[in-house]
Amino acid sequence: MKIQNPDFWPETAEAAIPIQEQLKSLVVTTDKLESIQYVAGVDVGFLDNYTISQAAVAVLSFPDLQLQEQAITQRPTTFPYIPGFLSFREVPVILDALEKLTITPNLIICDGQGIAHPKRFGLACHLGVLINLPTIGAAKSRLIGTHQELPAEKGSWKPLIDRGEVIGAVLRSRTNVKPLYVSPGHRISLETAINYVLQCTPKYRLPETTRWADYLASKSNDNPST
DNA sequence: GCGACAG
DNA sequence: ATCTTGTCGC
Repeated sequence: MKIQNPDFWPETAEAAIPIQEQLKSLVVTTDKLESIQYVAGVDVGFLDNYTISQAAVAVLSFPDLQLQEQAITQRPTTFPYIPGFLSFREVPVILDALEKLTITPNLIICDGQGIAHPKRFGLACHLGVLINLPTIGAAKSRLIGTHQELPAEKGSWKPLIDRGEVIGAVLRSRTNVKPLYVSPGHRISLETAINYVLQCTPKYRLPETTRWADYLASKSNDNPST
């Protein structure tokens, strides 16, 4: 898919702040999606002592969740890990990978937060706004927010609250297993995001999209074929 | 000032 | 994120 990766990426939090403030106003948290035929998962890993960032994208058919296409790219790591600024570290290489796709997904599930972020501009929002596609933030752990106790059964969820605002949901994707932190990234509502995450999680804790991306990002090095 | 802190 | 084998529990 055609993507225009910004020609300037900040390398410090100080330089990233104005960009965050400018782009967060473009985030849409209402449903603006097409019928979903393809869902993609993205994940970033690191090589050579974190000096190289590697992104993997997996496109699955929906709702049957069968792998349709994959792409992997690498580029030098230029931004440190700073809570609240993860997108500036991972989005550049993710855009490189998305550019290699021949299929344009209708929805992307990200490994990180959406609006469940101190500035309401997590990784999923940043990516969604730059490519103008619906995105969901499905993180494995919490960045900010509080919530009530969550029942152990799959499908149960509680709103994630920060400063009196609902910023996402803590979702039990599998019975008796640690929950997922789901929040809108771009062009999707929280309710719809929860619904799609559950539909992409038929068996394990993580969505099939994320599991495929994780798998590809790690093993593709010595076994490019399988 | 202290503690928390996506990946 | 990443380094890494087996092991306990549903």
